[in-house]
Amino acid sequence: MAEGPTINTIARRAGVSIASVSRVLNGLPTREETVRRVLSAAEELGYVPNSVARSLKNRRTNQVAFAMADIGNPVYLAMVREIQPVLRAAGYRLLLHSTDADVADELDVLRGLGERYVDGLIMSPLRVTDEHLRALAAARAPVVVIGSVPEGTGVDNVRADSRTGVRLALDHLHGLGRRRIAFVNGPTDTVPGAARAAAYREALAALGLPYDEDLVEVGDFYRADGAAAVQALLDRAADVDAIMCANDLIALGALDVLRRAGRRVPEDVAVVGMDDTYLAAVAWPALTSVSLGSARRGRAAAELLLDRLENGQREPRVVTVEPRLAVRASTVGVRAAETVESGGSSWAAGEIGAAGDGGSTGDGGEGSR
Amino acid sequence: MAEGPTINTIARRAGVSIASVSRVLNGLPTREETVRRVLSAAEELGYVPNSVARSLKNRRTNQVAFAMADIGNPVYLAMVREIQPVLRAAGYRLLLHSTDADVADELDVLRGLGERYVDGLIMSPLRVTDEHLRALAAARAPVVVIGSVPEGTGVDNVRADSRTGVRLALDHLHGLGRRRIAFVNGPTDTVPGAARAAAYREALAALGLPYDEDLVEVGDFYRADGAAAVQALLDRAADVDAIMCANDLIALGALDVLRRAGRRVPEDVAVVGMDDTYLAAVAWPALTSVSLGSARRGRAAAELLLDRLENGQREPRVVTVEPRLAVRASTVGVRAAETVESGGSSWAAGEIGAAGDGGSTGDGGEGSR
DNA sequence: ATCCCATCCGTAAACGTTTACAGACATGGT
DNA sequence: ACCATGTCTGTAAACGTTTACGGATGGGAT
Repeated sequence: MAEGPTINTIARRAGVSIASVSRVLNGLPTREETVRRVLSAAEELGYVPNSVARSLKNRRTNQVAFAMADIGNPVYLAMVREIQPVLRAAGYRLLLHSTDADVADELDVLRGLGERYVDGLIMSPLRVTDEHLRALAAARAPVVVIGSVPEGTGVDNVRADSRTGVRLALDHLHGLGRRRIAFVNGPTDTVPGAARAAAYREALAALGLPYDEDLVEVGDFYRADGAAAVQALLDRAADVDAIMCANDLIALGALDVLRRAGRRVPEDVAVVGMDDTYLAAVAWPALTSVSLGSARRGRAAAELLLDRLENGQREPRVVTVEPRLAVRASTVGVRAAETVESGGSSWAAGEIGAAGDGGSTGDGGEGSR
Repeated sequence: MAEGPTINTIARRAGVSIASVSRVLNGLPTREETVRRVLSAAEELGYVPNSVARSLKNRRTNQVAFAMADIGNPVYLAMVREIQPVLRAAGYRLLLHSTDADVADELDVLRGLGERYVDGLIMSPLRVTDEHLRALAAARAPVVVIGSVPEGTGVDNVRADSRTGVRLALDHLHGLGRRRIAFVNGPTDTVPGAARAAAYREALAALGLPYDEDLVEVGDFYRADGAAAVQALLDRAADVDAIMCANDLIALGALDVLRRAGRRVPEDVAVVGMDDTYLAAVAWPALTSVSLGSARRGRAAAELLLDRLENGQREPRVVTVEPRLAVRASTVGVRAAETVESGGSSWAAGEIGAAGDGGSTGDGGEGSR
């Protein structure tokens, strides 16, 4: 393993001191002649600066980490896809931590900041415990949290707004004449689960619809749980005419069961998903889904972090991303969905933004499993 | 920003030298009393070792990078999901590079190894140019390539075996009585595109079926391309009774068009995808798909790299991962698929392995877009 | 008492950079 | 001729670790 050339090798070869080499390589003013000697020596030797040594001296690594539960989850995936190019453009490399939503792991990551292997961290925990808050307060590097965190935690925070999101969906269903709108949620002890449960009650009330326990099911955030929940729902409340699902995976499970039960979607039962992952466009019929802006949240987080790295003293900021409704066949039917399909973003067919209230009352910064 | 404590701070506080501190923290034999003093000082100060300084001294960073075209592609995603835990268990952090299949970017990553910010690299390029080979030869750290690379390139190499994979699919279709089997491919100047084109011809020959140009379409690896290609196919060869797609996205496009054209899947036309991404299970009808083992390739790559990091002198190895066929509704129908669904892996319904030849004649180590 | 050896620990150098400081030299003004 | 000024470059310290080396200490054998 031929040891690579260092600044010393170059200095000797060019007959100058290492200080001069460093100056030339960093573009500091230097005599023309010296510049030429150094550059050609560097060229000949194929010199590449050692980033570790540089980091040690400069006290910055040009690395940033993103910690989330599971990169396989399309929500986090959408975030990574936005975060990466933003950081890259600013000269940062991206490190990935998959924590499996394990609290101990997440805390480890936070403590690990003391090792100074990254300049900052973006993190999106599923649950936020007191320990999280303490670790955040003690963090040795700037942290941006995606997902709501109490005011005064002292970190930059990017939030979703499930309240408005759920309302968009229920307004849409109500507008289509649906009145028996069920809700299939994930665990209510998670940040998104809790926010979405509350949002459902509120939206019903706003529409003047009664809250009917028979129409509510709670499982986990996966497809199989969605299927089981909807099966139970059909057994108990056969007259359901719409199902609001707390994420797209649950909605996929719903589609499976409805198909098997011979219910047509959307004629008999309309289905709405949440997170507007690309699974929504793959499903059949394509899923109408509430976008909580995973991509936009990712981008916002990256930008907040970069800004904070420039200016460490700035007051912590809270950014809330507005939800949108991507309308597809699972609520309006294949025909109608097609007429609208030309516009819109990469995944969405027709998009409907938040009403008009600015949506900044948001509560849920989420990323459901 | 209170500067964190260093080994020096601890040494002063404990009244010992920095050498002793280091020894204690690294578990080298030391007098009981000293150990206690150092540990309690470290504890009180909340000391965390600086990984950058450590890396500089030790000449290793405990970081590994994975470079691929686009983390949004389910194939690479599957790889990351396997790579991450393997590396993590061995104490390495994972860095991500999304190169957009840009050759210059990929070469930059390879050259960047000289900066020594990682100990090794796993890379999965879509196209392998001469420049790639040169850069690989000159790489300043161990590299594992996922995707075929010529013998003698001197790097560890993980390959898929599309030849066997395509044969599995065509055997399956032939066994179902299909004789007019079309092929929709991606660009043939990519590693996977080229391999799959050749594999299709071979498999046809082995089955005694004629090669009919009318049954072959080439587009890009995306859903829209698949849709366009299949539309053209239907216009030209109305009697097609099966479509082999070069990846799952293309297959999704095929399903769209077939549905619109009123062709039943699989009764009228059977469809097979490739890569067996989780999209296959989401589609309707669920897609039969050739798994080229993205996950297993990811794992193999990570293991090869770890092994190489232990033993830098070892001869380069080639690992070929066996393809499998995940049989689902798009070829055998919903009923039949269900009876088989209980077994199998996380995504696959029924799986069929390679015939019996060991499959190590493989050529294509791929990751289609 | 003397010597030897083992045990423990401190000094200092090294990893590869950046940068404050000061020395060397040339230029121009008086 | 001298001094002030400016430009360029070299010396050395620093970033926070690890580790080779040797010095100090104490115990046991003679």
